[in-house]
Amino acid sequence: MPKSLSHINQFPINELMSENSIDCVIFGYENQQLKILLIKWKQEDLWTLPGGFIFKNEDMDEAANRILKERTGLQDVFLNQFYTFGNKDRKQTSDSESNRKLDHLSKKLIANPKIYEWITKRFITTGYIALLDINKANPKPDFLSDKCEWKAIDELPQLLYDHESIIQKGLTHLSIQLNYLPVSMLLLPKKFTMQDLQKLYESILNKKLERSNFQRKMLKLGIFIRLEKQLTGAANKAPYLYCFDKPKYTELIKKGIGFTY
Amino acid sequence: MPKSLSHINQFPINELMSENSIDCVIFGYENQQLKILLIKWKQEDLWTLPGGFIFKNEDMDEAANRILKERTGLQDVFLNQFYTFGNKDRKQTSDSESNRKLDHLSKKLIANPKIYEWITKRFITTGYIALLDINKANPKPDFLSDKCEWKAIDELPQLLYDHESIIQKGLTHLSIQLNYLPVSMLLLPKKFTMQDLQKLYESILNKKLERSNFQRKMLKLGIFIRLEKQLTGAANKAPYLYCFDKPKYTELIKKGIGFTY
DNA sequence: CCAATAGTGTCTGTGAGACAGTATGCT
DNA sequence: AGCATACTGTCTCACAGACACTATTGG
Repeated sequence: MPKSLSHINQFPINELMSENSIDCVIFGYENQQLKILLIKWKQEDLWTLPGGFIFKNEDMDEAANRILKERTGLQDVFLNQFYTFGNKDRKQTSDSESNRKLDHLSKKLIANPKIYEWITKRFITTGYIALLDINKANPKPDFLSDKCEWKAIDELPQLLYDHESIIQKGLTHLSIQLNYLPVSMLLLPKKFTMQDLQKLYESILNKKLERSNFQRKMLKLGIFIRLEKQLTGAANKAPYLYCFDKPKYTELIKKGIGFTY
Repeated sequence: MPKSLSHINQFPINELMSENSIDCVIFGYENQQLKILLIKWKQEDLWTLPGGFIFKNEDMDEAANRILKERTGLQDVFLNQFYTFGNKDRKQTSDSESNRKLDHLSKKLIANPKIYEWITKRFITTGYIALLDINKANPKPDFLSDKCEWKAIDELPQLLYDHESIIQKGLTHLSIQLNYLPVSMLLLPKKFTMQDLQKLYESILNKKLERSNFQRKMLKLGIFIRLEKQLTGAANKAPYLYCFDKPKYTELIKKGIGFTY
């Protein structure tokens, strides 16, 4: 597998690089909010999903893992393809102002006109979702960006290209697969309350759930271990902390949690 | 949109063609069997899915529609992307004998060595499922094949490349989406019996269903219109024919049939 | 009559959703 | 005590699954 590239001038056009790219919707969970890792272009307020190109002699899944590692420092992260985006105008942002800024900035940052031409053409891109513990990630910008940031799902900035619809599709995929993927185990910290869990579900399903029924149904699954209470200092009963019974959880996920919402 | 190509020597390598392809899992239903349209290479007993290449200035969905039309003569067919296959060895068939045959045959059929090299390299391919009325299709072989045939899902021949896993994934996608896609309306003929419908469901879900409960639950959906009886000549009660109440069916599909199996 | 399949009715268990009631931690 | 939130119990309705029963067709 080729090494990663550290500068734009190293791009081996028409040689090692295929005409396919990958974009990652990297999910994390913090302060009872579902978040996505976004990248900001240098100088301007232009945001995109972390992504990269696929080498010709590289498996697509390999490429996704490489890109994720470059951007978060993490290996062996849960990573799952969900859709491929191939509209011929997918690099046009709906907002024309952003388009202008991006065009101007690209020309400035990418001196070599051949590389500029290559990098700005239509790429067919495949979307992957990643699920990880937000505390373990150590985001690093790439050579065209100066900042990585976790953004709450309902407070996203305007995004370039078709990246907004990629996120939407990724979210839909996540909600559909919720019963078959270990989403909550991967996103929540080791210890969590039922409220944390419920808020996570509500974020993903974009829907309020009834508190008491949620708790009863969840506990009935038999995949949680009740720990000590968490005293919050508030004038009310303290919630229990829970952790996952990992073997049982893994077992259950295989046949599907069978949860209805 | 570019016109379709009628001969291998017309391939405009590195000019109009991207390095992406499309493979279609085209579903039909006949004699109470779920079938897939397959293509046979010239001379040898080598089978593949119908597919083709994506032009650089073409939407991916456009390309899929074009390819489907080239192969079946049909337009405005239900067509739905399900997964993208990008392993670097995906053009290797697990059966080495088939590999040898294919290699030999390719060299014979594709005279130009540059085109041979181009066409045999790794393409990232996106799988689409198509759902159509088997009686309306008029399959046509492409320039490397001499036969198209509908094959029952449980009697498939050995397939080249990774096409078997593409079919598997397509079938899985179909079964998962069964409550949200108008599968039975697209695959069944206008008039059908409950047994036809049940066999279709059983093929897709790969699972036997209980006859009387299936019927009751289906009829309760209120999306069928009961027609005359179908006298079969057998010594038993004749089944009713049904057709879909299309407006109600379409309405129901939007929110999901909510059928459990 | 019988055999075979179509279609309907009934029972049971499970579980979702609504909501009432109890427990607990802090002021 | 009083308040707020956590947790538990109970009721109802819907429906899946099992299976018995009736209807129809032709031998």
